[in-house]
Amino acid sequence: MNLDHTLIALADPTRRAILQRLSRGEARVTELAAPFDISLNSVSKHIRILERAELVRRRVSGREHFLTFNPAPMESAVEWMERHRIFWTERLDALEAALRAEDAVAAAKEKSTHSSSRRSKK
Amino acid sequence: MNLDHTLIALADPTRRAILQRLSRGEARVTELAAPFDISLNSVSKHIRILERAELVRRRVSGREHFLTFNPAPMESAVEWMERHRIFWTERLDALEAALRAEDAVAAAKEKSTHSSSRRSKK
DNA sequence: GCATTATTAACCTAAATGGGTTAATATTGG
DNA sequence: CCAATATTAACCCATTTAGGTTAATAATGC
Repeated sequence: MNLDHTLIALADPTRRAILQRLSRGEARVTELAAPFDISLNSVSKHIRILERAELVRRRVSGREHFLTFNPAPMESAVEWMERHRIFWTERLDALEAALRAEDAVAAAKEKSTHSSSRRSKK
Repeated sequence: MNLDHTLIALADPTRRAILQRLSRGEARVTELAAPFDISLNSVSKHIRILERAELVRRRVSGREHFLTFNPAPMESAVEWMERHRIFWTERLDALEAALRAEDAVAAAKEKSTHSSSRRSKK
């Protein structure tokens, strides 16, 4: 659950394509490599980076390595982003709430204190 | 709005710390650099990477450069992740919905068709 | 056992990144 | 104009990454 590893792993289009493929079901390395015209070796390296991020799990059966998608680490990433979106979604929510409130009371009354009001964070 | 640039920018603890600071209000480069014991130069480079990702906006006033946080690009990143979490959050939602439904009707009745039902995606 | 197939390991190279140091530029205050 | 300040630009260096090619390992089918 290392956020760095997760984001580094996601910050590459090839790896995102691999995850996209895996999100529809498990696959072997050769199957994953087929759509790309890069070497099997490169795909293997990408997979290792995805494994380091725990975004991909490996199940070995004989000589075949089946890979599955594990979205859990993305939870942390989304959580981080959501946490830092708060300050503006909160403002949007507050704005929306204010608009609704103004709908009920007189809008003109609010106008004078509108630009000077400074919402303090809880 | 380049997903690569966004994720690359986020995949570094120093840059995330900078964003965290900026999410509480604008700051100049020297202010941002203060908490870290790396050179101003390095901070400047990190900021350039954040600017490339459009996660940070710059407003120049005289010799001072004020930086502000722009969370918009994270929307795309979150969207991508949410899209690939669907296959499992959907299952959780479906499970929850099923539990609520079973609460209303007889749970025993549902039981026979429960394991064979295969929800098709819209 | 042996050839075939699936996958990784071991190297190599080019490019990008993160850090540093030392100019260079631009603006402000006297 | 001049000194001080804020910021970037230009280099240098070590590390990482993405890609390649060519072994090496491991399992299967005969």
